[in-house]
Amino acid sequence: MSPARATRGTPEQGLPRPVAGRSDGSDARTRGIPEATVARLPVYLRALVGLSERGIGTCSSEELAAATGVNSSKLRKDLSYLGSYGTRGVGYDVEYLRYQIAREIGVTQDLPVVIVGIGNLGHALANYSGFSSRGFRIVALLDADPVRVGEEVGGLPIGGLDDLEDIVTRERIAIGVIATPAAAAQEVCDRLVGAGVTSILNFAPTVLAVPDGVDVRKVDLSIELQILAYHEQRKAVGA
Amino acid sequence: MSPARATRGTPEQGLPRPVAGRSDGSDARTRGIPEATVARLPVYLRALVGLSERGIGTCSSEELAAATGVNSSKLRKDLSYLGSYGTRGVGYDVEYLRYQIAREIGVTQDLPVVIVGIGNLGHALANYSGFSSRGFRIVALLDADPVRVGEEVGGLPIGGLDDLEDIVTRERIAIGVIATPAAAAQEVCDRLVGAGVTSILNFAPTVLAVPDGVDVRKVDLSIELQILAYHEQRKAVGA
DNA sequence: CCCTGTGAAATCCTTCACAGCC
DNA sequence: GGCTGTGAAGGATTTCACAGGG
Repeated sequence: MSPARATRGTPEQGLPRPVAGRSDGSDARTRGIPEATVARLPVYLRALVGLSERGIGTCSSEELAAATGVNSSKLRKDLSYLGSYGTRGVGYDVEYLRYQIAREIGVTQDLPVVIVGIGNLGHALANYSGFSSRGFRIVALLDADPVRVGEEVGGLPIGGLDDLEDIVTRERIAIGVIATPAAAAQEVCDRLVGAGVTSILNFAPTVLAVPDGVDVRKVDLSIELQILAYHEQRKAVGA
Repeated sequence: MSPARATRGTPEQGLPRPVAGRSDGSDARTRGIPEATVARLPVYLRALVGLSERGIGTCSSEELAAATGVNSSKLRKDLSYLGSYGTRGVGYDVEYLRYQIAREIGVTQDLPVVIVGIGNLGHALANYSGFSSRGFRIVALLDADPVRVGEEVGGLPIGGLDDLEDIVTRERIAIGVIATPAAAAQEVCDRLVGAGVTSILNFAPTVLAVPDGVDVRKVDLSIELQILAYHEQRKAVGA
């Protein structure tokens, strides 16, 4: 039972949450931001970075809500879990809120990431500049195919799977991205976890089994399309 | 207000659901499968296809649950929204259930899809075989860069953005995939919607504004990583 | 007067537990 | 006896509406 906190990177994800935390009561809040809120914090963060780049110093919950596609009371409730970072009658200081959210998420300094499986998708991920600018540093690319090993992608050489354990421990990598074919995903996952990885972003169309304490998020392109297809069908019938 | 049903392809997604539907009462069920359930149907479908390929003819809710990473009572409740397709004391007929779910989702025959933006990610999507085998047919690839136009990817030639309206109407495309840079995404979206697309899968890191009745799902790689980072941080503190 | 922060209500989702059928 | 289907209970999330501070 209990496939850990694993879930799809799609609706739901309702981790029961270990609830616990150390027994010290800390504050009232601080402990236990709802999962639904956690999933929106990165969205707010991105919007704030955008506002910041456009030189905007202050924004209301209404404005930030519009920029992120959520409604303003949800946004205010979300932010209230972090603390009281706004000013009544005024709004939020963009820089300050941005920093607070980044801190809460834990991306104030770059986290090392390894990508396993450098096929089409792995290439795209390795070249994606969004990672580096948003708190992550891709430190290794690994692939099982000897032909690819040595090739350079996005400025990094592809290593072989043999290097997996070494790299993960040496670089203290906590986050792994799996972009292998489905058949290889579970084994890669096991090795990553064995080497110390505790968070996995899985693009392979498989359900990964992981021990407790390891988080898995899944991104599945055809599942996303099928969800759209369902709604599409309803519209067609209704028309 | 109401940025349509738009949302991220991540937790939540709590579309308020138009609730309505035509005024005839139809059945009791049939109308209104919960959004959380809709998001899991593709997962069940994939697992059933896997079981089917392995020659398994029947499965219990417990087995299907194990294969999909949900718990069995949730799965049974989900399936109960579709109807009573199981046999008490026995389980579900794999082929039959598979067909029923595919029908419910609306992927019994292939739906045409257009991909706009054939960069690294677009390449990966165009080459992804999972689409074709799961109810979708990529009928066009479009890119704004004249240098890329004409190039062939995954067996399809890349067209220019000028062809967008033509292709969408001619092929009656209802689903579009946006894999452009963020700056271009909204304009591409507007043109897709203008030409008749009513469902969009957005990989660009922007919030798209769409009229009512258009669904948007967003897949954002760095947001997924940031959600993992949050939990990662909590683990580190707890250790 | 404006906008945040938040209890309380409403809604949605999951889990429990068991009745009902094979 | 085993397993589905489902009311009812329990949680979680969203929305409402307003108190409270600038």
